[in-house]
Amino acid sequence: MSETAGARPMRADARRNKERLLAEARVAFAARGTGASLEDIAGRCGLGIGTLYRHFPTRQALLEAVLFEQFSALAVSGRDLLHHRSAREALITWTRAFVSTTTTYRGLTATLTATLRDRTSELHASCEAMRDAGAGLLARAQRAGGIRPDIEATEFLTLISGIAWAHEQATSTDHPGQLDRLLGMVFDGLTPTGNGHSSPGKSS
Amino acid sequence: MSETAGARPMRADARRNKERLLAEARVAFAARGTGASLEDIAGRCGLGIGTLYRHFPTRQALLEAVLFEQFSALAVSGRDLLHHRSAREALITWTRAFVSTTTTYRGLTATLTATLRDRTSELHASCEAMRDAGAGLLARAQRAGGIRPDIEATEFLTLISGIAWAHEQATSTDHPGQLDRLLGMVFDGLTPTGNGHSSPGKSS
DNA sequence: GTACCATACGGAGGCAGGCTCCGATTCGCC
DNA sequence: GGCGAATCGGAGCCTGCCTCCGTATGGTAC
Repeated sequence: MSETAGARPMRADARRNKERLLAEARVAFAARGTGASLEDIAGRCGLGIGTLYRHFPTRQALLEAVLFEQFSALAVSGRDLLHHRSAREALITWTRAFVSTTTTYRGLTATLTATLRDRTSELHASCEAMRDAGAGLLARAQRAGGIRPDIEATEFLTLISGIAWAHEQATSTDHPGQLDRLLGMVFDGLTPTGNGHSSPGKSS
Repeated sequence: MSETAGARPMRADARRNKERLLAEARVAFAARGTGASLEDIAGRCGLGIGTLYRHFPTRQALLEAVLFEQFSALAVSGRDLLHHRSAREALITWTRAFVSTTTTYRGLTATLTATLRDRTSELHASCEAMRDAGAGLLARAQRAGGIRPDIEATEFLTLISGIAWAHEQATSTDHPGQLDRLLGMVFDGLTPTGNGHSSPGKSS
């Protein structure tokens, strides 16, 4: 993810600075959300804002660098969970990991959904890989009969992103077990077995 | 909602300008979200930014003025729906209206949840009235056995705010019937009758 | 009808943060 | 050690928020 292959390697000072910026960005995004001031990040490294922009031409690029491992990890864990004995449990486990990752940095949920729609973003590829991992788990759970067959991957991601967002808003303000309870209800709604009531009709 | 009772009435020019600002704000918030530039709104009225701030000392105050009727309408409709024959249907109907209102202006969902937590905000009262209307409908549906008894009003609002947010993000990008489908699934999850699966266990 | 002043207006200006551009500096190869 | 490419730094321009105060004007009292 650093230097373009084939090109001459980065100068030592540049490499050093890039690492420092990355480390500082991780801290700043966690503490102040994805909207943290970039000038502040550069300042904390003792570097000028120009240097930050040289290494990361956009906020998205910096975010991408910071989130790359986490999104990849989610993609990998998604593929691993494909071998879990219970397809439904696997999906639930992954979902919890998803929510937990996306709520690490305040504002990430919004960035994520925006990024999935913007194929020009530097973050797009990682997001997509992660989403596909989730889609695989969903499909398997549906084939196994653990999840209703009429929900689509994109829709599922939209739904759990909404939950993640809601959780992000309420963080620490409300009851601690809230996330588990919310996810529990959502998954109850995703269960294929009959329920006494019909879903709300088409809009009147 | 305008001039303080007892005080001398507003000067005619001031009243005129306030109306113009309000009208322009409605347009701007709808077009560019709740973060629309206030200088721009004033400019479109041919007024200085100082004039806008004189009438609406904060962005919240302006939003409050714009949203007051809509939130009140939601509160009123909530109270009316208390007499609907089906408690569950009433809640679903209200929820749909809630989502539809909060997605009128991009960013409103976020503003709303923030406002419910900030009792100093000018918008707080209207938000609370609306929330209480929803809570009443929820309680009734629970008593009637249409909704699981173990969800609490705040939690319910968090949940549907998440859906509203997700819908707001996806607006017009994704499939048109999506909102109904999402709400349908959520309400299936809120149904008290048995479901074959247990909710996800406590975090490992 | 005019004079007065409370009320209202306008926008300059200070602040913050994003991003660009280019002269100054430094690395590291020869 | 010297030179040129690579890198750095921050001034500067932009947008937007909000405050403050000198200027203008509506409307009332006479």
